[in-house]
Amino acid sequence: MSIERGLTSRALTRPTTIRDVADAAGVSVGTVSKVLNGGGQLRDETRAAVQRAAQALRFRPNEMARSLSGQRRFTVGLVSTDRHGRFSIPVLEGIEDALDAARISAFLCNTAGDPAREREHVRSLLARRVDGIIVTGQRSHPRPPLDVDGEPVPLIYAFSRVDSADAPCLLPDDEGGGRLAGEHLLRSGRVRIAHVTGPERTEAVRHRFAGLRAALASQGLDLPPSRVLTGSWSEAWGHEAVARLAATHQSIDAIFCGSDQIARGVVDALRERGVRVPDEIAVVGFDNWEIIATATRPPLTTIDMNLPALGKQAGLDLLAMIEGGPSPVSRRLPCSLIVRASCGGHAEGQPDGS
Amino acid sequence: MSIERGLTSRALTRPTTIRDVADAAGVSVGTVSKVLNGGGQLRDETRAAVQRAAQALRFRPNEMARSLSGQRRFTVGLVSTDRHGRFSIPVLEGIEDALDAARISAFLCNTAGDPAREREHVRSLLARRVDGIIVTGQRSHPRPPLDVDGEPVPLIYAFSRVDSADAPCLLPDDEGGGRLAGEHLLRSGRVRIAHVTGPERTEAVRHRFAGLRAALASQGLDLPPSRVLTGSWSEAWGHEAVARLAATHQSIDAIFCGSDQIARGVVDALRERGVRVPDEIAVVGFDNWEIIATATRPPLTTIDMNLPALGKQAGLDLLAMIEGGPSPVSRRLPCSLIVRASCGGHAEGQPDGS
DNA sequence: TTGAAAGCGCTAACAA
DNA sequence: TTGTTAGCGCTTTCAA
Repeated sequence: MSIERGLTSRALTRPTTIRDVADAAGVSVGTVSKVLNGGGQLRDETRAAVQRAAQALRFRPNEMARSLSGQRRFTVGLVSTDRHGRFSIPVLEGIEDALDAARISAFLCNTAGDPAREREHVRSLLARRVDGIIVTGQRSHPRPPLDVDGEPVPLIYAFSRVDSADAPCLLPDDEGGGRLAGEHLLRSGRVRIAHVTGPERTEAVRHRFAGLRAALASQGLDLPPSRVLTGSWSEAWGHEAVARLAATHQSIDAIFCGSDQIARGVVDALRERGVRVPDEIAVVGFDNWEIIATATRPPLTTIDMNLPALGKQAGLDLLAMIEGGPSPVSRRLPCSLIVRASCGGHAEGQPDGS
Repeated sequence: MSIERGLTSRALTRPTTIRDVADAAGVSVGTVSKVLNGGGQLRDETRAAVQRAAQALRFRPNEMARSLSGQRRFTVGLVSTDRHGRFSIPVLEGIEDALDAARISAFLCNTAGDPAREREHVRSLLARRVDGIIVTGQRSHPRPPLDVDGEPVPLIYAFSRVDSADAPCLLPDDEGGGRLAGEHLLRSGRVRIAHVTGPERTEAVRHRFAGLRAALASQGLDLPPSRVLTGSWSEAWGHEAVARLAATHQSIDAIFCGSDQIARGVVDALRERGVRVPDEIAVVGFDNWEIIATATRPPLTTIDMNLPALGKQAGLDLLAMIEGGPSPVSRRLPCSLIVRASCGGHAEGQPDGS
C-alpha cells in the first residue's frame, strides 16, 4: 500500500526522481541515495523496500544531477581530426572497448581538419566538463597541441603526432613493423629485396624503411638505393614501380611494400608480367587491410599495426590519468606479422598484440 | 578594482562559476545569467562589466547545471550496431554534420552486435537524459526495435532496417539505384545485360535487381534468369561469375554488378580473358567505394548511395522530432550515378544528392 | 538506523 | 534595471 503513495498525483511523462522513490518507499531521499549507492548502515527491510519502489517506478538516476555534485562525470571527448579515416576507425573501436569497461561515455567530435570546428568542439567538451580527451587522426604531419584553454583536463594523443614533447602520444612502431617484414623475408630465404613505398617525406615511410634496412643489416645485407622506390600510397604506384624495377633490370627475389594497396598493385603487375608470386618474387604488404589483403591473388602476407590495441591502450592511459595517476609516457606499440600466401612458406605465429 | 574582487581567495583549480563572475562584476548571479543568455533589460554598462568579468575569469557555463533546470540537454545518442562498418561511417558523418549545426553533442555507442552491450548503452543514454537517439547499422536483416524501456525519447533508424512498421527509418533507394544503372547501360546502347550480385536473400540484392529489370522492361527488354547470378559480396565471386558466364556461352555486352567489389573481380577477370572493358563489355558497379572504384582498370562507373546525405537527413529528422514536430515518415533516399570509364561514353550529370 | 538540510552551478519567476 | 530566491535531481555531512 504505502509503496503506491504518490503514484497517482504525478504527471505521466515526468521522469521519476529520487523524491518519487523516497515517497513511494516511505523514506527520505537521503536513505534512497544510500541504498542506491550501497552506502551507510541500513536495515535490510529498508533496502528492500527502497529497491522495490525504485524498480516499480523504473527509477533511473539522473546522471547530470549526480555529476553536478560528484567529482567525476564519467564522460570523455573523442576528437578525431580526419573525416573518420580508415585508420582512426579501428583506433576508436579500441578506445571504446577500454571506455565501455569503465562505464564511461564518449562524445564523438569530428573536426574534419577544420580548426574552427575543433575549437567549437573543445569548447563544448569543456563546458560539459568531460573527465578527459583523446585526440585521434592524421599522423603524417605533426599537429599543434589541442587548445584546451589552459584547462587542466587529461589529454592523450592516439595515432596522431603532436609537435609538443611532453604530450603523451601513442603510435605504432613502424620501424619494428619494417623489421618484422624484413626478418620474415630473410627467414623465407630471400636476399635480394626491393622496397616500394609511399611519399618519401612521411614519417611512416622513413621508419618502415629503417626497420627493413636494420633487418637486412643484421644479416650483413645491404639495400642499394636502386631498389628503394618511393611514390604514392596507391595501387597505380605499385604497378608503375614494378615497371621501373623491370626497366632497370633489378634482379630481386622479394618486394616489401609500404602499404597493402601498393602491394596489391605490385602483385597484379607481377602477375601480368608472368612473374610468379611468391615462387619467383615474394611480396609483403603493410596495414593488413583485410578487404585488400585477402582479395589479392595470392593473399597478402602483411604487417598489422594493431590499431584496436593501440586505441585500447590510449583509453587505459587516459583512465589512469583521470584516476590521478602520473601522465603516461609517449611510446610506440608493436606491430605484428600476418602470414598469408604472398610470401610462401608456412603460417607462423601471429601475435595479435592486444 | 571591483572586478578583482574574490579573485585571490579562490582555489586555483576549481572551475570558475557564475557566482565568481557575479562577485567579480559586482552584480548578482541572476544578472550574470541574464547577460550571458541575452535576456532581460539591462544597462549596457552592466552587460559590459559582466562580459569583461566573464572573459577575465575564462568563465565557461557548466552545461550539466544548465541542463538540470532547462528542458533540453543538447545531446543525442548514436547507437551503431555493427563494429563501425564501412557503410555506417559515412552515415555517421552526415549525422554529425546536422548535429553540429544545431550545436548538439553526440554520444558514440558501439554495440558490436551484442544485445547486452546495446542494453547497457541505452541505459546509460537514458540516464544521461539524451534528447534523442539515432540507430545505425546492418540492414541486411531487420533488427528488433531499440528497447528504450518505454521512455518517450525521439528515435530514428538510419541505414538500419527495423521490424516495426511505425518506426521512422531512412534507407537508400536501392531499386532506384538499380534503375539508374540499367538506364545508363541502355543509354550507352547496351541491350544484352547480365547481373552479377550478392546473396539472393538480401533485400538490397532484390531491390537492385528489381530496379535493373524495371529499366529494361521500360524498353521492352527482358532479363533471362541465365544472366542473373547471385553469390557473395566478394571480388572472388566476380571472377567466378565471369567464368560461369563464359561457360554458359552468354552473349552479353554489359554487366551490372551488385557491388564495387564484385565489379572489380568481374573487370579483372574480363581483362584476363582478353575481353576489353568497356568496348566489348561495359560494367557498372554499386557503392562508389572510391578506393576500389578508382583503382579498378578502367575505373568503375557506379552507383552512390549518398550515405552522408542520408545521415544528415536522419539528423535533421531527429532534430524535428526533438523540437516537438510530428514523427517523420520512413522513406528511401535517392542514389546517384557516378560516371567513370568502365561503361564508356562521356561523363554525365552527377547529382550528389546532398 | 534514518532524516534533515546544505550544497553542486545554473535558470527563471518574482520583488524591489 | 537589478537582486533574491526557489527550484532542477542528487550526494553528503551532520543530527537525531
